Amino acid sequence: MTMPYDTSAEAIRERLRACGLRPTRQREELAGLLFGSGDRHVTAEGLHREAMVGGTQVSLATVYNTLHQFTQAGLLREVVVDSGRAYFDTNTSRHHHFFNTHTHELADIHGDAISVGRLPEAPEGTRVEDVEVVVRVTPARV
Amino acid sequence: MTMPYDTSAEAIRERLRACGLRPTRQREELAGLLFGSGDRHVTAEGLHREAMVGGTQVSLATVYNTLHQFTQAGLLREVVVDSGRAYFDTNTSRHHHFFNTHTHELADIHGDAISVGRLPEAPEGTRVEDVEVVVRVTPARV
DNA sequence: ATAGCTGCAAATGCTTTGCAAGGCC
DNA sequence: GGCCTTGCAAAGCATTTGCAGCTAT
Repeated sequence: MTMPYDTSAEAIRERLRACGLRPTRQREELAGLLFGSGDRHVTAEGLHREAMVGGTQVSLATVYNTLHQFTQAGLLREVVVDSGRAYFDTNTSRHHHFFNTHTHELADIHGDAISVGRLPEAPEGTRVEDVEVVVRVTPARV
Repeated sequence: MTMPYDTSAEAIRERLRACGLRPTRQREELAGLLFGSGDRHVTAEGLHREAMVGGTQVSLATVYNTLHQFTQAGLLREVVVDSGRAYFDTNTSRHHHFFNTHTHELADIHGDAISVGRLPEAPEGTRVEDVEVVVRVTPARV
């Protein structure tokens, strides 16, 4: 579990500025939702809905833009578990995931709860950027 | 590396029939391309182009349908490495992948070349279906 | 003031679907 | 013949983009 962030309005503004992002109303609200309550896994659609329900007017396009800007700034990490939908994780440390293929829920697996041993050499002319383990699960049969 | 299949026209027809799929001209051609030359990683778009170049008239919709039918029949396996594009692998045995995020090339990592140790328990009410390791690589800096 | 953001709507890319025509058994 | 398949074109999603107007500094 990642250390909870200081989620005061000013702290969030400071964090955004530190990334070279202007603290706008929309970014502040989205950051508040994302970093205000422990580790989270969101989709653009889901975060957008949440913001709307929370009373903040944000366009879906801005949610997409913001998620990518946050990812680029290192505040988020993209998790690829579904071809057709992008997931973002507020836990940016090295770790892995359970993915429920029925409910489409993501759950963290702490980095040290899995050991990947004996990684073979990367193909000629390439270097390893990241190692991602996805454990697909389904509802247990009754 | 998987054992190469018998790729004679009749053998392919037999394989299709065994899966409950009628051996049509399109399926035979696609199966020929897929299983005719060792392990392959394809996208619908790519396989479609290949078929067209090879002189077989197949619609993209049929390529999609066929890829899914083959996957359901256990002849193919879907590999999720990119949110936005589906990849299919002719190697259906348990193994993992290198994915070049620049060239979008996939390469197999033999199942026994990586050991995933100490898998934590699946979340309440679920059972593990599959464990997939994706090693993302980029062109080495010069 | 000005460079950066936002929102809308249109465009894009991949994939699926509906339905009429064609092909396998 | 009857049912499965195909092909086309249209529809469907998730995502990106262009551009006019708004906002933080």
